[in-house]
Amino acid sequence: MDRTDRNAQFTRALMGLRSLVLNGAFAGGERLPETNVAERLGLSRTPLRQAMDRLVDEGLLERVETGGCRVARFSMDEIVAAIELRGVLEGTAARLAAERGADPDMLQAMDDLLCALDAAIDPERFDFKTYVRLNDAFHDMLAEMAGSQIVARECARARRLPAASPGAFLQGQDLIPDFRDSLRRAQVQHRAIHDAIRAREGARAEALGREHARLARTNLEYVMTQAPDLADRVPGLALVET
Amino acid sequence: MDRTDRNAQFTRALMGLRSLVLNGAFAGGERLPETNVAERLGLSRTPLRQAMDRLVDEGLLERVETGGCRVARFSMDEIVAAIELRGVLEGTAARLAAERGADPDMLQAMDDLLCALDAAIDPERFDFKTYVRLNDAFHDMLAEMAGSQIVARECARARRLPAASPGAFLQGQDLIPDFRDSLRRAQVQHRAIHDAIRAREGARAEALGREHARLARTNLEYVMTQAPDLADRVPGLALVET
DNA sequence: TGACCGGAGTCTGTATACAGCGTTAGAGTT
DNA sequence: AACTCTAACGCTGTATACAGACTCCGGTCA
Repeated sequence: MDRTDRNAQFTRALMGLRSLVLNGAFAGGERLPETNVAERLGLSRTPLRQAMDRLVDEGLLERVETGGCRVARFSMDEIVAAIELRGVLEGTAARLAAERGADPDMLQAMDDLLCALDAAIDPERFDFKTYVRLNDAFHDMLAEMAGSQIVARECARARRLPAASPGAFLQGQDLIPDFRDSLRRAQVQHRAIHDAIRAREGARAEALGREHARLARTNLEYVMTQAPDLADRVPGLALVET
Repeated sequence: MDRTDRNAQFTRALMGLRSLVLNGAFAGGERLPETNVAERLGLSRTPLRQAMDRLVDEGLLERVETGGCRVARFSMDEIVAAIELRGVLEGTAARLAAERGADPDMLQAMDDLLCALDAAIDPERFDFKTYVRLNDAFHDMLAEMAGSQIVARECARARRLPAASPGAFLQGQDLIPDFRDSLRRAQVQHRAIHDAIRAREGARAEALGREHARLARTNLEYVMTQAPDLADRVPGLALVET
């Protein structure tokens, strides 16, 4: 039996509330009355409170001195910092993998993934969901390649930071044409990271990991300056105070 | 009213359980029956479960597929990775502080702290608790100096990783004579980090932040190879599988 | 003798009850 | 009309009740 199945109510609360918050169902800074939200999600306060604790931990909600939670608000600087942090952590994972020497099977698996990604970004038969799934898988694998559960966990956490996920600017929408080029650049970096790890070039692997996250920052700046109308469609960007 | 005061039971559960686990009250891998532990701590299951969720998040406990939690076990490699991670994050905080330019008041406050630390490590009137408090304060301040709540939060989290805290090899015991020298080296690094931030030398600040965490690794290796009898006195080290 | 089955007991996940604090609306006063 | 005080309501933190799942032990059958 899956954990997801075991505590089904908690999972439902977590997914549901996160989705509500990220999609801007509540205004930034708005208080979240537990009874109210629990009823809205169709479950009791117990699993909801669990989910809220978790979202506080993820930084999406924040505790109020007087009790309860409210939706967090982020400055643009915080979003940039979150992206930077993801880059630092993924860069570290890449460096550690390179330094210690990655498992050959894993390197092969990553190579397979890269080939699949090559196919996925082919403009002819571009499939959006497939790309996001493969891209996530790549980042998962990169985090695991350091050979440390703790490193993997912290990388995963960084990806959950608001608007810091590699797919934040892709998720839940069709491909924005302006981002097509970014996909190709990302793929070049993916391959470079893979090569650096295989060649055990730690410093290069780390630098590439950091730079790779900067793509998200580029996309962020593009959206904010060039296409602010897209901001609503990027999960979490609704919480950014302008 | 303080949050600590408001949810007193939860705080008590968190502190109490963390302390129990870190001090090896349970064997690594041992299952934690909620009813049992709740009774032992003198509170109900509700705040205890909250605390357990949190400790799972911190990595001290792990979920069991069939339900409930057990005490996590760490390989030495994981402890090393946790320390490395703290170094990477604190290094990043230092770099960001240097790059963006730290608040002069904060730099001054850190300088004051450094002077206090100078006094604290004076062998004549060495006060153990004071040193640990000031050292923690320094790391807090460093994390905050990046000017990002997210960065500060992740640094704080890294310090809670098992045996990765700067004071892990000092806490809850008198000064181990062999570590006295390490305190002086730490202080030299503290000052160097401060200088690098003030001079806006980002790369140097980052490198120093990383190297500073390595002190913990040195201490770890010292304890494990030279003085394994001390291992019991270092919180969390009881959970390391040999 | 060993393996399989069943049932009692234990434990978890979830819902709900309860008490205390915060907040707000409304009446009364200036 | 504005301000104050109070009382009622709402909300949170905590405890507890409950139902289903798992565990473990003993018994039975091959």
